[in-house]
Amino acid sequence: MTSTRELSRRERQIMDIIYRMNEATAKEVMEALEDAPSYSSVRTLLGKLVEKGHIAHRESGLKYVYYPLVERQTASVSALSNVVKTFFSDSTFLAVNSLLDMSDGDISDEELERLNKLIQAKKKDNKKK
Amino acid sequence: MTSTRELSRRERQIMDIIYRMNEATAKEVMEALEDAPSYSSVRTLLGKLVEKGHIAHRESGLKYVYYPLVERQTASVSALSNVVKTFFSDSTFLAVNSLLDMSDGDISDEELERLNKLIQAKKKDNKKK
DNA sequence: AACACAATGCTAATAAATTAACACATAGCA
DNA sequence: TGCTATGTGTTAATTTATTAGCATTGTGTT
Repeated sequence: MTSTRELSRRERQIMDIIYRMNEATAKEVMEALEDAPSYSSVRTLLGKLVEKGHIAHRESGLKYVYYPLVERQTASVSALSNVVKTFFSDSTFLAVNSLLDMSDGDISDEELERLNKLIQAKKKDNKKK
Repeated sequence: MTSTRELSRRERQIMDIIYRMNEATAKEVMEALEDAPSYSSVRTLLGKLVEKGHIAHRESGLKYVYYPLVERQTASVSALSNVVKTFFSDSTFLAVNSLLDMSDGDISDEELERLNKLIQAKKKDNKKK
């Protein structure tokens, strides 16, 4: 569980945007926001997120680029765990099952093969314990 | 994407609780909330969620039991899609991969077998198209 | 009947979130 | 140089969210 739960609506929207883009300038964030408020407001929100320690910025030429302080990887694990807990009774299996069901041909044969191998490895792991 | 994005912090917390429990009374919601506010406040929030069309209640003896109006299934697909978009560049494969990585022995052999079959089926589907 | 419990309706104070304006500073470009 | 784009800091008005009190009603229990 990340502190994501503590974010307000706008703050969450902004964090999502930054995670999707890996990093973004104030202007990019504003453009990506639905019902975007003024540039000034976006900066205020970014400032709050910096204060709260969710993001930081670095200079990139003239601009400031904001990026998340919690690794994408870490954040994704938290997000997934939360969904698994909330909607799948904490069962990873059910969640994977659902994801596979949802995927309509957007997993290639090669990827399927890799998943297969990963599953075989999991089986071996199970046997060891 | 559900209207989940439109919920406030408390409203989200409550929706999560109701989804986890499938349904819940005001009292149960209050007990499940972190830093729970007063019973009165919880009822106000539940009332707002009813107004907004996220939940409804039915009588169960003396009590009112609140349940989500958007099916757990539908909501879970939305939640998963969102995580996949935000953290996995919209790649179902990467998300499944991550879930499998995260699962540390909490998928049984039988479940792994079922996943395997599902993946085989996906391969066939790919070939048809 | 008297009480406790669950819920209703209405009201309202307080806190947090959201939006945005203003005054300035600095760097690159026409 | 003057304009534009970026950024900084500060301040503040407004809207939402959050919390909660109070009076009442109906029901089951002691």
